[in-house]
Amino acid sequence: MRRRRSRRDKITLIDVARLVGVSSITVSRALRNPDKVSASLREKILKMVEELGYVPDFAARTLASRDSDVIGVVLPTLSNFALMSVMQGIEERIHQTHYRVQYAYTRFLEAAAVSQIRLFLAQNPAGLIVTGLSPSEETGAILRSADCPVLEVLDISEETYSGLRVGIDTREAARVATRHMLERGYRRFAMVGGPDSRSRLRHAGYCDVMQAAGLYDPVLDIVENEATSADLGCRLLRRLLDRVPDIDGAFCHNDDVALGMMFECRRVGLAVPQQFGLCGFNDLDFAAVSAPTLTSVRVPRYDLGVRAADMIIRAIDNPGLEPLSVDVGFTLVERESTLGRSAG
Amino acid sequence: MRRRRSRRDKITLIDVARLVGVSSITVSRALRNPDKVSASLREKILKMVEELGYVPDFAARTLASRDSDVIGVVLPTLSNFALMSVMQGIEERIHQTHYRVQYAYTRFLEAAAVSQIRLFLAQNPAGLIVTGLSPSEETGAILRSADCPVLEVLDISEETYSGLRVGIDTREAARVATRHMLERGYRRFAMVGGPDSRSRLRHAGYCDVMQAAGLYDPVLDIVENEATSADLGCRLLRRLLDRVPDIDGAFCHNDDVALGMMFECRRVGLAVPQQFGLCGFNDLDFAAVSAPTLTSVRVPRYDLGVRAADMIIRAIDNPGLEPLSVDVGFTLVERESTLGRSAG
DNA sequence: CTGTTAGCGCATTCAC
DNA sequence: GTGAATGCGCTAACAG
Repeated sequence: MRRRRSRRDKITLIDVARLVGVSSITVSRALRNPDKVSASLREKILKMVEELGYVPDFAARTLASRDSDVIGVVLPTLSNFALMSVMQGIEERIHQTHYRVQYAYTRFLEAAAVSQIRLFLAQNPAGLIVTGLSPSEETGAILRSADCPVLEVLDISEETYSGLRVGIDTREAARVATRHMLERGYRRFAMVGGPDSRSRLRHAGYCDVMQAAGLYDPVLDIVENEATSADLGCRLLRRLLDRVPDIDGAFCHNDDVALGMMFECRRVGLAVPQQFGLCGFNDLDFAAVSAPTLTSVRVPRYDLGVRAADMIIRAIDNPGLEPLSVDVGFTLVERESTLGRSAG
Repeated sequence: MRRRRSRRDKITLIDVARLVGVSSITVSRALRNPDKVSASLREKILKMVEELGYVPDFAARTLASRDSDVIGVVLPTLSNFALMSVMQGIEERIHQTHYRVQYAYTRFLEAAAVSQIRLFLAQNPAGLIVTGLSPSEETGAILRSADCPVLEVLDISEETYSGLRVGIDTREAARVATRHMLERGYRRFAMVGGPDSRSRLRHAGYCDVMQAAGLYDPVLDIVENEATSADLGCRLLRRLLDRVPDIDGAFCHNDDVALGMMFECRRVGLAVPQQFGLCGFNDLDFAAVSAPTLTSVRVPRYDLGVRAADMIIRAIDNPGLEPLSVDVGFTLVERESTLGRSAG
């Protein structure tokens, strides 16, 4: 049941060429390599292009050049606030170039990731940006075998495929946050994470510090299989209070979970930060203005996206580039929610 | 500075064809129109495709068939939670088909919207989904002239180009929310909106009701030019209290703004809902669990996305389809934040 | 600096 | 039900 295009008089290179009185390849060059065409011709051509409203056919271009000008971005999901800012940064930077961004979603499924990456690679992308991949034999091998530069974004504390990477040391960020809570006097605080690879790293960082302090207790180490949400934070707090009566705080893998906990604390009459310390992750916009304000780990997500785009473009232009791992750093933003048990 | 592909032995239809002992067109058919190939051949071909890991070349396919299997989605921005859910719904539905989704962002710029739409149309998309467009001569004309079905998503209270539409009556939603606040006894509540077209409609709905009640006051009718955020809500509340000392509530065009106001109310010692009524929009996940819980207008965003995808696919398959406008409806979810001046 | 020739990988059209 | 010829619109490689 395929529709028939009315094939309205599509304007092609040849139309432009004919009207200017040159060959089509010259028009092509005027558009793609302007410096290879004399100024006068170039001017005439561009004017005609403008006049006719000529728009290049990407498919034809890709087919002919074996080069698609597409930078593929593989994401685990659409509904992730942290990733959205990164994507915005990527878009912003790539928007200034002749490259185009194209997305694929894996829904956190390893198998989907593999097939999406394969699909991208089969279309000869100019470059590939991947996020949220767990290190695995299969993805690693595919990525290493890619014909185009591949950049991994977000975490740099684990090796996935040993190429270009930009992000933060997630595990260390978790260590810093955990240490902070210890310093503020909390002893029995939970760590709430998810099933994804970055959460795994946050758990690892939490364990590192808690075990060293002799305070690790598996009952506090929570892996949730659902997407982060304030609602989840609510439910979790109730569950935790039930199972661990002497709990005195939580380190959440996303601020929205912490937000939910904060609200639930209020409802059950638990004072934050005096009775319950709360630390989030991502420094979402409400963290700075909540009451109390929320301690969180800030990652320069937008800049990270711009940086990522920068790196992939550079790699595309310089095929011989060395593997490179860029750490954009994080900041623990200390706010009221972890002021400590003796807070005013 | 273009890289040279190592042109690794890309597997083509011809490779598959040769190995099976048929012509390439038969392989093509086995893949695209399975019923036009005998069962036995089809089976052999598909097995070989699998074995070789053949992946079709979209560019070649598009060029040859003048049909790209791409459904273009034009969005104002990446960082909009409401749109995100809609996109998820779209992805979910289209994922089950042979179509692919491709995005373009306009950054709320009319000019960008026009050029993005032009760009899409020049690539022969199978269909186009647009959101957040203001009704304008130019976009309307382009959309009407498109060779493919075009679907407008989100609001159906205004005409933009008179084709397929699915969404809610935003203006009516604003009316319902405004009436609700009046019924609960609030008289001097602000309406906070943005510069986009849906916000404009919310303002209009608010005006409709407030003017009819003889309570409209322009000082309460606020158009903000920055993206919604909790932080904005905070600042706005302070500004409002300053300028309108007798203010008794706010209807915000997004829940995050209401959230910020809620926090700021707490800080300045204003009781919600007794002294200040608060109504949001979009029913984001925290609205149901905040303290107090937040009254909001719920729009079935995910389903809306699925529905949108459904509609565009149907329109693609049935070229002669009539213009159609589907109202998915909204719900005012009444919660604690508008319980009224005499609450609890 | 410009043109000619050829072909990217696939699907349409018409044969058989 | 299957195949042969042809061309989609553009650009690479070479020529001039």
